[in-house]
Amino acid sequence: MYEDLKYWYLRDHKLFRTLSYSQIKQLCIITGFKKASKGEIIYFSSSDVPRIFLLKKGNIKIVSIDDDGNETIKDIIQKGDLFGELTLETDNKVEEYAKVLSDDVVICSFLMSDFEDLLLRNPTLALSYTKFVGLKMKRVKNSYANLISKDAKTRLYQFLKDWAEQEGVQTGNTVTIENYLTQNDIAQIICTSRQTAVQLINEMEINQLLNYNRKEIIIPDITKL
Amino acid sequence: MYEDLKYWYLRDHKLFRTLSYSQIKQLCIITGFKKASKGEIIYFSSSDVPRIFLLKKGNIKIVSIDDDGNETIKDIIQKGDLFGELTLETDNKVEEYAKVLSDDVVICSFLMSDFEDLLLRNPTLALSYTKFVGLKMKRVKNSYANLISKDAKTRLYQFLKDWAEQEGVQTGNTVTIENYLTQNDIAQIICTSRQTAVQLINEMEINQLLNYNRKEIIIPDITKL
DNA sequence: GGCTAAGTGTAAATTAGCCGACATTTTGCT
DNA sequence: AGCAAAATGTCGGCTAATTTACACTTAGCC
Repeated sequence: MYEDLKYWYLRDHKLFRTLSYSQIKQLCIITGFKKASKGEIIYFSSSDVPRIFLLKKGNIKIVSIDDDGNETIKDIIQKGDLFGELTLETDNKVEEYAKVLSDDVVICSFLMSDFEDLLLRNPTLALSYTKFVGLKMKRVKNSYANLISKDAKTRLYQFLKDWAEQEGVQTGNTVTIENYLTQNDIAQIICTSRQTAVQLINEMEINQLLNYNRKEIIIPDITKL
Repeated sequence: MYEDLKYWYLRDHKLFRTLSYSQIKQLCIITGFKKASKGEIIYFSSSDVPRIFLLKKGNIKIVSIDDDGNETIKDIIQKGDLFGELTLETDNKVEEYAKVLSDDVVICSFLMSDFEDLLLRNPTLALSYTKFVGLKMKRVKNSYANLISKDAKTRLYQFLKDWAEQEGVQTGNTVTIENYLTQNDIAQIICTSRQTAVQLINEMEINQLLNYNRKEIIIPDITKL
């Protein structure tokens, strides 16, 4: 029964849908079934054996600290996303941690070595996985290209559009997004100062493009963004 | 004899070193053995069948043009690098082309579909390739992180350090780099205006950190960067 | 309920670096 | 050799956005 549960947890991810029950069982040394609640910090780099994680519920942000002590948001992980050492290479240079944004999260994980074994035995999965990593890379490239060539305003608009598309609930042209980010988070994601972000958000509210509060963000007409 | 040549061209790349002769022969529909000289522009996206390319000799830059008509340098490809649709996903949205920087280049290519078949039959290669793509992603992330959090000066220094490490010839603490980039190229790579880049380079020359000309860049003491 | 910390709002001073404009130098071509 | 085009060098004005600084509001906790 417990085994079955683990099976389904993985099966849920589109990457693993092609695998048979027995193939997934191979991976099912899903040792960690972790639950955590808002604000908690989860260390996963350099901690112990290299793992790949799957976020089953909630939202977390991946934060890294550079040499000067500056916090940078590396990634926002949403329900269903894989994270951790996706490149299958451990590097313990970078100090990263995850912070829980939503009320609670469920994370499961498996060992990188187990995953590698599985890839070796399932070329089709290996190919899918390569494409998956490739897609991630493409996304990263794209978002960075935005960061570099556009100004803060455009970046905010783009970010909101992306967020709305990924997680927003649309009724007509109105999109409602559950807001689990602070303005500071948003500022960091679009790489600007908090103050600039606030100014832009308020400006959007004045122009009736947005309805912002701590719980949710309502975009009255997504086509106007 | 001709077949053998192709074989060695691929064999040279560390990714393919584990493969046997017959395995590589599978890939050896290396249709394109392209030669080109300085300034030439090579289109490879959207052109015909999706391919993966291997630069055997010389240097090229990958340039993309965005909606506003702005040129952006996406990547600098050096001898031995793979490029093209490394993610194994064709997207014909982006308009990209390659421009030859060195006096002459030799490029060979193989079909993406052939490569996929090979990956499916060689799990070990598939795993290596996945790690290879992962490493690429890590590099991309790193360089972008630099672009965003540091100022133009730091970015230039970092770029020079990286370049020196990759291609420089070191004698003692002195590093000499063959300079196949224009100042405009450098400016674009570190994401600043040409004018700012020039100012910084000249400033470095005054401080004796650098010796710049169109043919080569000499860094008298790499540890001082 | 009241206190503290985190989050939000606003404004002014300061600055990095973009942009336009132009002069000079070098390269490649016929 | 001579010309055009590309590459390099230099200068201020301009502006977006960071920084500093402070007041207000909300959330969470004892």
